[in-house]
Amino acid sequence: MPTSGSGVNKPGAALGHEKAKGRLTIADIAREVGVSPSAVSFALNGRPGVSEATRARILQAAERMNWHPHSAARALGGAPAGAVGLVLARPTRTLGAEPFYAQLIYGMQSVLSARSVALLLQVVDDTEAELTVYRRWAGEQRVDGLLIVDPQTKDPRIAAVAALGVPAIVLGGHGKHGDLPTVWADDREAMLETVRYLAALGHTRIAHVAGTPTFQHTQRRIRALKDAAGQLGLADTHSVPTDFSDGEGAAVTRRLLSQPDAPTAIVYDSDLMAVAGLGVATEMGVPVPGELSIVSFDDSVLTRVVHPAITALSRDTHALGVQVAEALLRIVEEPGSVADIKAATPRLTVRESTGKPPGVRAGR
Amino acid sequence: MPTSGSGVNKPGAALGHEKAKGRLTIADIAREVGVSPSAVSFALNGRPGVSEATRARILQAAERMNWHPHSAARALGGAPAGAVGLVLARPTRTLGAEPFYAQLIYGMQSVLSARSVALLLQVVDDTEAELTVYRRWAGEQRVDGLLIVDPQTKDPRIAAVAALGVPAIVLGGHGKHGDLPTVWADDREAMLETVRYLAALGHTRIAHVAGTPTFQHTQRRIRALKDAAGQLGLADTHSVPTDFSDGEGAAVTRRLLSQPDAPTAIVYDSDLMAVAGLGVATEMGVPVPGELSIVSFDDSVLTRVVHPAITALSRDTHALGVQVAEALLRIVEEPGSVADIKAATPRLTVRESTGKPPGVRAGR
DNA sequence: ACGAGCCACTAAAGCGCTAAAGCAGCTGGG
DNA sequence: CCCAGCTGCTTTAGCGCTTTAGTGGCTCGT
Repeated sequence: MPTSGSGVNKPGAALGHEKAKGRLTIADIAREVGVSPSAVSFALNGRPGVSEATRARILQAAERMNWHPHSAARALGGAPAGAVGLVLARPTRTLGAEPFYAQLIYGMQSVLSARSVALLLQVVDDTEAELTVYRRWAGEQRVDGLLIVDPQTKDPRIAAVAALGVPAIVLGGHGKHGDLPTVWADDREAMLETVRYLAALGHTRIAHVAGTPTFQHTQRRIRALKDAAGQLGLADTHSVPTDFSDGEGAAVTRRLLSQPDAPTAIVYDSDLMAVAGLGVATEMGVPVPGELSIVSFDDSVLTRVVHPAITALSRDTHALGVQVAEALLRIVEEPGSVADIKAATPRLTVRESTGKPPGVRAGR
Repeated sequence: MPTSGSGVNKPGAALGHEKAKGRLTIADIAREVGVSPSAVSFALNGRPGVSEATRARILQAAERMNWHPHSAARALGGAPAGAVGLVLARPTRTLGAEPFYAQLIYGMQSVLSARSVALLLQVVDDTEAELTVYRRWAGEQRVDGLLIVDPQTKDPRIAAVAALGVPAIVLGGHGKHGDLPTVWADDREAMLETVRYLAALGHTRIAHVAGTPTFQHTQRRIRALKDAAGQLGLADTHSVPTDFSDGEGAAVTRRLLSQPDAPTAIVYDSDLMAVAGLGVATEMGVPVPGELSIVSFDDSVLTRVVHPAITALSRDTHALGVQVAEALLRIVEEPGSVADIKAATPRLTVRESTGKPPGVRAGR
């Protein structure tokens, strides 16, 4: 639609090539329609005070002139900032390779962008820096809500964020985070299912290449493994902590497989580490699943793309993102309105990387 | 909450559980120090108009009271929004698995967060939606600059963004994008190097599993392959377009390897597809690099984590992010101050997935 | 027939900050 | 000794929007 010469433009020069100085404001719309700015504001915000006829004319004009509210002006009046914040503080570099956050963000977006809420993303080195970002964002009123990921045992962020008064959701915690509600998955049940499955196949020597042990979810998994081992009478299971990096995943695998009583099954806390582990096994000539079964505690393309495809605990991370974003928006609108939410428990997707341990025959 | 009959207003009720109303403002600091708000503003912004002594007292008070400027208020006055925007419009789902963007973002952050510039991230389905986001952000004055990724042949975004008047940098284009400067890598040279390397090993049937052919960088690679084939007299090379997904990467590989004259080397346009291709080859019993050499046109943990590790064109994506962010900030501060920037050319990192084609002996 | 009440709107104040203009008190050149 | 010209502030205005308080004109109930 070519810009018709009349009405629409600001009293600018010849061609609209220059909009430079004059931002389009509701005053312009008001002038165009012939009402006061406040009438325009009423109309645009769908509140009473203008006749339907006028409202329609105003909305039309705004549309035609391609007007958008100046977010800062709105926010200044006390309106929400229209953004939520996410800070990632993994000891990075590895971060790029883990599909988890990317998928999560993608899921969140499907909710956020539908409501025109922006996502502020910041990647930092450590928790200290993370807190600084929170404080700044809160002070600057840049965000209406925060998503806190990877809760730790004595997490300083919980109290700090609560003190800032910014609504927040914790992802992956369970119980006792001050007043912040959490969206969590039942890692425990997932781990139990996995161990039961491996035990049923005949495995007794099961290793667990865990993530960062300060993370709550990692701890839950470690504890669950121990409990399962107790229940099932598996004497030879243990968890080895790592920093979630492919490097440590590979190194630990190499070490485990070199031992005299090497495990016959390894559960990895992330898909990346599982793939790295598979690489090491292949390189060492250990057949998978012939002599070693591999399970990943996180699922993504990675596990499907390698050969053999890796048995994994899968959950719909995209859906998780949706859930988290919805909870976040809800708590922003009405603080205290959200209780802890239990997300779907990861379910074991059996692929080609798991089988009976060596020495166990079909007939038992 | 029952409305208590008496003193309904301000004088906070029982518990100070309510800090709600009173945001900390420069007026508070002014009162504390005993000067006017503008004196405080001057002091905090390091501009003349206050004595050093007063300035110090003000800064101290601000620090002590833990004050932060209200970003909206600043922005209203015409100050920059303090944020840059990035919209990702890949036909997603796959997106999560590609380390490229995650690494890029991480690199950008190291520049942005040092300057306290926020990153607005949005993931959308298609270019149309992407344009909508740009228009909204521009209208709302939410961002000071934009990064446009994956430029296409006749990219509608270039003109649209230029018209919006928002400073922007294009990543991965080269030449002719209106007035928007670009940061680009020499895909052509990289492809030439790769083909030369493969040809030197003795390969003549080289396939190229390309990305989305509407992307400029994909086209450059396709053209480079054709040129290289011409120069080196390789009759049997060709590029197969895909959507960058692991699924298509795998499917195309399967198809290629089933042909009578199967290629002896395949170059993949992304690491994820390369890994998928390796998986297919393994599954089909085609030894790598014995009968098939594999090269990835993008490097990341993925290529190193699998076995055999994949020969790849590596570049420092983190550094690229740094470069991009710096260019973006520069162009925000001084529009027109940035010319096209050539990033480092990806260099071939030879790993285990490439070797002589079958039938070629050491002595030739 | 007159004030109460409503409607559709306008006028004005204010959000927190910056920027321009104003204004005391001092200095120093003529 | 007077005033231009500082210095170090304060006052005022305004960014674009929402919101509260009006304000005319109208209808209506008694």
